[in-house]
Amino acid sequence: MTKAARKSTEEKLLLAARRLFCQAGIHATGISRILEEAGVARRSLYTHYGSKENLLKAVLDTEASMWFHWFDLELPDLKCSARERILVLFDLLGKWFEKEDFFGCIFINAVAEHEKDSGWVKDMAGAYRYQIIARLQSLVVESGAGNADMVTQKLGLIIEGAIVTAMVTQSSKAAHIARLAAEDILRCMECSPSQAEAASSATTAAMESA
Amino acid sequence: MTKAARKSTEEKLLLAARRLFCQAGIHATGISRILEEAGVARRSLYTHYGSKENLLKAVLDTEASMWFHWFDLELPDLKCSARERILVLFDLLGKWFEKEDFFGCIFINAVAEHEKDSGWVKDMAGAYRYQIIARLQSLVVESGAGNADMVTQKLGLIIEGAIVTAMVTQSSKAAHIARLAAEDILRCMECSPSQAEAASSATTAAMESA
DNA sequence: ATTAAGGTAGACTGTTCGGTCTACAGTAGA
DNA sequence: TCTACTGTAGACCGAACAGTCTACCTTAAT
Repeated sequence: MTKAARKSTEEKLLLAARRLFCQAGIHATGISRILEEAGVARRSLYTHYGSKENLLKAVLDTEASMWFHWFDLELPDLKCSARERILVLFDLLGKWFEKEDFFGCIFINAVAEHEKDSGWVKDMAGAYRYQIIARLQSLVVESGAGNADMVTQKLGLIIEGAIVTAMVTQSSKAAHIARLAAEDILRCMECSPSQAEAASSATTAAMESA
Repeated sequence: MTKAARKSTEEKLLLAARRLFCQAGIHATGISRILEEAGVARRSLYTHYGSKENLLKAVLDTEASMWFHWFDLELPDLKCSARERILVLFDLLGKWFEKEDFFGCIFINAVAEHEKDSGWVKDMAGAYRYQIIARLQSLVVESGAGNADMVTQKLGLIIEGAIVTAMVTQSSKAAHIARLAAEDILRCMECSPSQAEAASSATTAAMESA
């Protein structure tokens, strides 16, 4: 902390764990590999975190904090309309996808490889998602949407789709596609706030034979 | 196969493995648990599949076949417009999400917990996704879209988002939201086939500070 | 100078896992 | 009836894993 600001042991472990958990999977990543990548002794991990599970919790906590920090402090800094700030979200997604160490969202990945009926992973991911959606909704409300709740959910779904698509295809194109889709959503919201509901029931009867 | 049509050993293993891999994760599911659930002897698994990895491959193959079968044979059966068939897709998604044994898409989950730079899991998931997108695209083309490729990618992204959202939230609401979002996409496609591209560059400059 | 904190190195442990092996039972066709 | 096939039951093996322990080093405050 004096002048070189060398990474602390905790930071080194957190960074290595985050990368390996995302790149190779959580269960597939052994403690030894994390230690090797972090350049940290075995004992240090257990004095700081106590277990692999606690390390994962710390990684998820850190990830959530980073996103909330960005959402609450950095995004409001650029003074533009709420609609523009929503779209900037997708450009940020693109920058994230372009990073060489992008391997999907660790929350989604963690849920995917843990028990889905119960457990703290599911709970943490749910809480994280709730908070992200809440922040997204305040942007949507600020942009003056009538049916803000539905628009928010559509946008949230597109964001999640973009993250997973980018993970599977290993390409950042998904962010661009997502942004265009979001623009469609916002355009429909402006033109016809309640028309969407009316048009949705016409074709529902066709699904009976499936 | 005579009249009781009892499940074969392979089927029992495939079903148990599919459910457990999805519900609890692939790495977190031990061989013994699969055998217990399937009611099958340990040796039978290895005579039929040789390894856990091969069993996973078989599960993925089966899953892909089921989707392709549905897409190629059942969907064309209901004689309605291509646009309506696209929307029926989302109703089917809803029925899938409502099942008590829905725990996400096994392809997405498998990618999430395996190496993301290389490996057969990534390859299989990529091939599967490619074939699904191709079928989706033929529907979009049939519906008369000008920029069919972009519309297809938007819809594919929404489908993936719905699947992941349904997995994380353990709710089938995502299918309904996805359908409404898809209707927005299709409406924008009809009204202004090329307008979307023009409007997308206006706010791109705002992201420099991120 | 001494002490205490926090680090490294790496041997060690108990458990669990994927996978193999032996022994045996039911069944159906030659 | 013999044989071949397909299955069960479960002991067993080696490897890998998460986690513990001992011994030692460095650094900074007392």
